[in-house]
Amino acid sequence: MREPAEVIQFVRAEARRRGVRWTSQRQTIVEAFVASGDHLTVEEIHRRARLSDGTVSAATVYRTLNLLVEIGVAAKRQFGDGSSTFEPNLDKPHHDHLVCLGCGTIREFQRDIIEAIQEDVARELDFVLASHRLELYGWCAACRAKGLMQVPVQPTVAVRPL
Amino acid sequence: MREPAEVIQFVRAEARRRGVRWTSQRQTIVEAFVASGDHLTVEEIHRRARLSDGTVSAATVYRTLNLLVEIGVAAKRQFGDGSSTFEPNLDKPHHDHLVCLGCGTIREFQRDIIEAIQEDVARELDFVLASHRLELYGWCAACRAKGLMQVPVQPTVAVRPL
DNA sequence: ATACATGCAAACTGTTTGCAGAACA
DNA sequence: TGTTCTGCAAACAGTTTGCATGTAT
Repeated sequence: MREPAEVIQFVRAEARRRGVRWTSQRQTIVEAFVASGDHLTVEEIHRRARLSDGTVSAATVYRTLNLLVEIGVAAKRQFGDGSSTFEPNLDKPHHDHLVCLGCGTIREFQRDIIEAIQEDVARELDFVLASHRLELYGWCAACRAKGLMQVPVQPTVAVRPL
Repeated sequence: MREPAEVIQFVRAEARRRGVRWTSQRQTIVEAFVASGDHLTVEEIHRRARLSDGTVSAATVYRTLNLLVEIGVAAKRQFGDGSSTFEPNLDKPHHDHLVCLGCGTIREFQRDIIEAIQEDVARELDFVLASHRLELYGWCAACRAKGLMQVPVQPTVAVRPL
């Protein structure tokens, strides 16, 4: 990803182009968001933004993140656990996610072959495909070492065949 | 999938084995669920159950569906749109989903190669993988004919590169 | 000056839960 | 009979929204 300062400059310019005003809260939130990593929950972004400005509200964090998604510099992800996470999304190529069931860490990966599967399925079922989402769930080395291997989330196969 | 009556019999037996009582509401809900198709929302299952018994509450529908998931005869799916859907899940092999962005129809498909991708990524990132979820989004032939091709949900690539 | 943005609280959606009464075993 | 289940309403989490006030342009 690019430098945070460069990202913020781009967002500001894009906001102005749309007649959207640049406020200190938006500056604070965008800084907190782009500065420190991927796949943050709204709560976490809010927490970090408040380190700089203790008065920013959750509503403004939501409004700002939705704006970033609209502008195209953030992507909203919904993993299985209820709340959404956001990740900076600038010149990254498409990628998918690997979620650790122990610690929640999210890794990214990319495999071209998935596009081929897409095309193949599209042909078979007569769809025109727009996008996909692939998530792998498992345990990272650190969690395995700690013995954190519980029953997988959302089993998709019958426990006991009929 | 097996015959509805057979499914219900299995669920009943499994419930008894666990000391779970069989009530008319559960009978009604399970009938509505297994009789009529895949990927129903809770709201839809509730609506159908009330056709037989107008007094069943949403709470009981939730409790019953969660019980079915626990027993292993239903799978809960969370697509991007907030609410969960449930599908009967008996002797089906693992499969993934293709969602029409126009009408919401969900088709199932299966590709063995996805397991190979899983293994490959797991090796590279040193994970032990438990499951995956692959969703394709696009438009079915009927929706294309009707001109229903709007902007895709949840864009994952920047609209305008930095 | 005047739109637009903010913070707060209330509304909303999907889901779970506590409780008193009903019903299975 | 005794435990489990139901329906209802309230609680909950995550998110959005209406409104009076504040502020960027």
